[in-house]
Amino acid sequence: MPVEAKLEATGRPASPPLTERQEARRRRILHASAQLASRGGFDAVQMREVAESSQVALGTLYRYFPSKVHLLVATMQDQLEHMHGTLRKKPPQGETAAERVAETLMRAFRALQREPHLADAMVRALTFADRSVSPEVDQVSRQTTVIILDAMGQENPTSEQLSAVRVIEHTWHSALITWLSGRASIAQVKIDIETVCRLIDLTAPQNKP
Amino acid sequence: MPVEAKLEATGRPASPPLTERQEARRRRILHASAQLASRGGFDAVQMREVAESSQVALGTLYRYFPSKVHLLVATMQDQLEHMHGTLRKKPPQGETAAERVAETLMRAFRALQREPHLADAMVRALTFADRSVSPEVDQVSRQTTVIILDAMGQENPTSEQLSAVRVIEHTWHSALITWLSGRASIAQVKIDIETVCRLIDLTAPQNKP
DNA sequence: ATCAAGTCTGAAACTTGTTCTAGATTAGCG
DNA sequence: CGCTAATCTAGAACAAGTTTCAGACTTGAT
Repeated sequence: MPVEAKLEATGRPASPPLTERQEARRRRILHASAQLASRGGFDAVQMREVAESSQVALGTLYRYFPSKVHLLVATMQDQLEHMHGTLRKKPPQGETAAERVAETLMRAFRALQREPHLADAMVRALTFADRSVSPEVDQVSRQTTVIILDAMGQENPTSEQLSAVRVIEHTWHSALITWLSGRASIAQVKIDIETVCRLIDLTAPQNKP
Repeated sequence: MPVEAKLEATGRPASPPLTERQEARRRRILHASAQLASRGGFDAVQMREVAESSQVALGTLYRYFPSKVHLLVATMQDQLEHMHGTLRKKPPQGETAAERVAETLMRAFRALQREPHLADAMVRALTFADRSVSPEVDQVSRQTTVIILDAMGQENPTSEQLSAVRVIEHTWHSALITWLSGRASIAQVKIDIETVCRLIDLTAPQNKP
């Protein structure tokens, strides 16, 4: 295994290891970002304000996160790690894999509901991201996949199931957006999530070995 | 029925009817928008350039389309109308509703592939749109729904089927984004579309009466 | 044809993301 | 400690979306 490919536990590439002060700066920036986002969503996260709140020069902010979208996607990675930890503690109770996944996603959904502006900022950044942010967005996607597979309780998913999981992720993001922009109710999101989760049972090789 | 609620054939609200010159301006603007988008995607659609290309003052451009996102979403409405017309001419051949829908979407997908920059601009605008663009985004969504229902050949869909259609739309948008940002191959998009389309048969009350 | 109201133009100004620069600070090393 | 390279800071500068405004032009009604 080539040394360059090593990853930290977080799955982020471990390029140059940060000093303590740098790690602290990075945390301050992410914290400021999340805080501003919680207040007013995507637009409220203004780079100058983030820099000021986190006691860092604008140029430094851009050295850590090369664009506003990078910053917000990193913020999302951060929040996702939190959420994965929280979800892990109380595994879903459903009988079927579909039920468990739907339950997990709705739980995540309710968590986002508590900070709708933050959710707005993160999701808008995620879908607005262009090619230059692909690695980071991909990382978020992988993290989401892990959460879903966890809920399924599936160790070795078939490629069919992986496709179903991707579709569920698509639906999850897109449904989130329609809710955030006020075009769908929570009830509707719930129905759509439950609908798409049926795909899981449909693609299961057998219900339980 | 209140007069104010009247809609044109296009489904757009018929607020104040435009004069001929105004209609011409509007077309010039949309044309310039599509042309610039085809060249370089979202970033290449610069409001000053659109104004110049369409021989209209910047202020006028903003009177017609209150933001860049509004403009691009309107551009998408325009293109969708085209596409619906084109698709109508050659109805899909599949046996099942699921096959027909998948075929239609993949056909639309290949059309977008021919102008990837334009697709990029439109889709990014669509998902980046905030509440202030909801009516227009909703209109795009309705138009997409009509295309899918057309492909299904379903006159009176059940609410279950409508949910399946919404999930398909979610998947369609989101898959498009992952493809546009280089995170998924066309083959993968095809698989995902086919996967999600299975939901249609799953939710069909009976295959054919 | 004329007038009032509404529309269009051109240009400047403002906002916020992003880049650049010169000098101060810090980290790692001999 | 003292050096060097890398990093950080403050602030100016630039780019593109958006707003504003005074004056010219159109439109519709009388």
